[in-house]
Amino acid sequence: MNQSQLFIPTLKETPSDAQMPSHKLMLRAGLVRQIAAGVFSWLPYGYIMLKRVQAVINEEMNAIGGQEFLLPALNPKDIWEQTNRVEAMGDVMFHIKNRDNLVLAPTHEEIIAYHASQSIKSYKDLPQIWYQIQNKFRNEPRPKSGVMRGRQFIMKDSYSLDSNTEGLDESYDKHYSAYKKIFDRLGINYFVVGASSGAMGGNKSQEFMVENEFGEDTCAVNYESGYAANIEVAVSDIIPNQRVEEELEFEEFETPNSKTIEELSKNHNINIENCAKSVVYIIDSKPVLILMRGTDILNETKLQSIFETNNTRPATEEEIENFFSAKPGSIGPVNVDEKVKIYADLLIKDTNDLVSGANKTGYHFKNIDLKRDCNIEEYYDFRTVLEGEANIVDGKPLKIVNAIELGHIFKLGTKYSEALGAKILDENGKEKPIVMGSYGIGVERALACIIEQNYDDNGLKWGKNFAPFHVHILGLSYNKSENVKEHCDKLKENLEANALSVLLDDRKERPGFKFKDADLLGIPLQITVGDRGLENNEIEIKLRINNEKNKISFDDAVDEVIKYYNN
RNA sequence: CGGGGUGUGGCGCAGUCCGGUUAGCGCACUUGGUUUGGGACCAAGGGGCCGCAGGUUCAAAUCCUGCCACCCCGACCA
Repeated sequence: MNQSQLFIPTLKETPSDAQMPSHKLMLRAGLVRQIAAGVFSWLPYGYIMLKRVQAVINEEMNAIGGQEFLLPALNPKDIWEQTNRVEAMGDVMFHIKNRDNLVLAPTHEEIIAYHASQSIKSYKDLPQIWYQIQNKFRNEPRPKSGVMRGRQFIMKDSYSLDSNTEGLDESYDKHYSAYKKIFDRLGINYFVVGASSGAMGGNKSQEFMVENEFGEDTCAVNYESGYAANIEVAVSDIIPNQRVEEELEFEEFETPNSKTIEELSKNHNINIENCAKSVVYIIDSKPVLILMRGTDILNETKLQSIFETNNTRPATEEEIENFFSAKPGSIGPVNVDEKVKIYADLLIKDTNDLVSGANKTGYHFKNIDLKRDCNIEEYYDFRTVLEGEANIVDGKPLKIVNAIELGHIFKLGTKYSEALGAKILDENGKEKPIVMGSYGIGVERALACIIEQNYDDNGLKWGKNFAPFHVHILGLSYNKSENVKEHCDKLKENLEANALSVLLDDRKERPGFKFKDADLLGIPLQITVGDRGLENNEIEIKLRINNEKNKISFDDAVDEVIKYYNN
């Protein structure tokens, strides 16, 4: 390919809207252009790379028996109503104004289940893995970071259909290993975390994560031990408070200047781990007191999965004063109105030496015995793990990192097949719903992650297993020097004869301009052909990965390139 | 949806507070010339309903009102 014929509008300056390195570089290197918030056009150079990613995904999906579909983005709303997801999706789903019975599909469980319901009738038809690479539409409240979070984006979504949960386990494992192969081949550093299934339904799910400061998820990881979990479900190895032998009556003491746990601990010389804090939440409109170690932070996602609802919020100061007749800072688990249910964190289970608010402004109790003095409904893990805490595998410290969710695999179960009547007859002639799994990869996200992990100040750095072209030939004075032109054309021809793809910079540009553009485009090997070198029959070969330059004989060029790519 | 910010040629910006030459600068673009191994120089050019609508005024990029778009933080995120 001659560069003069390829539309790659590179930018010298970074558009001011971009924050994330991959976003800046995608714009600068002419991969994408933004059309609206969360909506992008893929330009030729970017689309080449996007198709590379898709090809890897296709190969690995086909390798586990996946069959590629192309499902419509326009969906009958009726199908979505059968699973109650028009309501569940709410504002996330795009609706069509002048054709009210259609919606834009944000995902395709329904359509898959619909096709299965029509055509899959027997356990003998299963298992099936159906997938597609196609546009998804989600009315994101706030698109951001370029293609990382868009309103229209390309997703590889696959769905497994099995006759029982054992089959689902197998299909799930196949996807797990296929995903690992895909991300390995793409050269992405990632980790896998157990995740919360959220409103998707189903029981098991894992996310493929990429550590990145701009990531929207938070994870607790220790790479050496292999422990990694979304902060929403992460746990750590912490010694719980123990019951003390001596059983003391709880007693009230005055704490006028201790509104926070730190003040309480300091002013009254109390071990901070014995100071319990009372967090009041309104869960499904009912007040709940969560008692936990004073320094711990309540994890709202854990709270929501424990109570199986998304309808949670912190109580207002006014509500707290209503329920406890005391100001926040002085409330506690003793003598609580019976309308308020009390739950406590596992770390303080059954302890008897806690200090907590007395439900009387400016007073606390000490020697609280949770078994004796309080009416604890149940103990759960409510806390958010913190940086440096011991991981549960080998006790080494956890790191808290931001991460990008690249892929997500779910064991769905029968929610969608039941709703849409996708049923089979099993070996005994008994009717059963198909057991489904659902698996996604953000294709553009994957490309952005590759860029996030492979760039420098001058531009992109594609890995050699994953490059838009194998070689970038920079023909200096290509348009002026017949000698340069001949050598460039010959080299290109020889490389292409060896199945190596070539981008030849044949443009009427000055050398410096071509060098800068080449670094920006990031093709792994740059070969500079100029009159100066050709005097000695030499060309210069540069590895973009480390920017090392070497002069070699023109005649060795093809062999050098082959050697590089075979290595 | 709440908070903050920004809209001026393809890109990056100044000018707006305090209204008043013909709306400016750098990059990019066109033409000519000189150049040519890390984003050249000189000269001459082209390109703007200053986000949109309304208002105030003799006069609006600039002041007022409303709207729209984009970015950031938060909420939300199968």
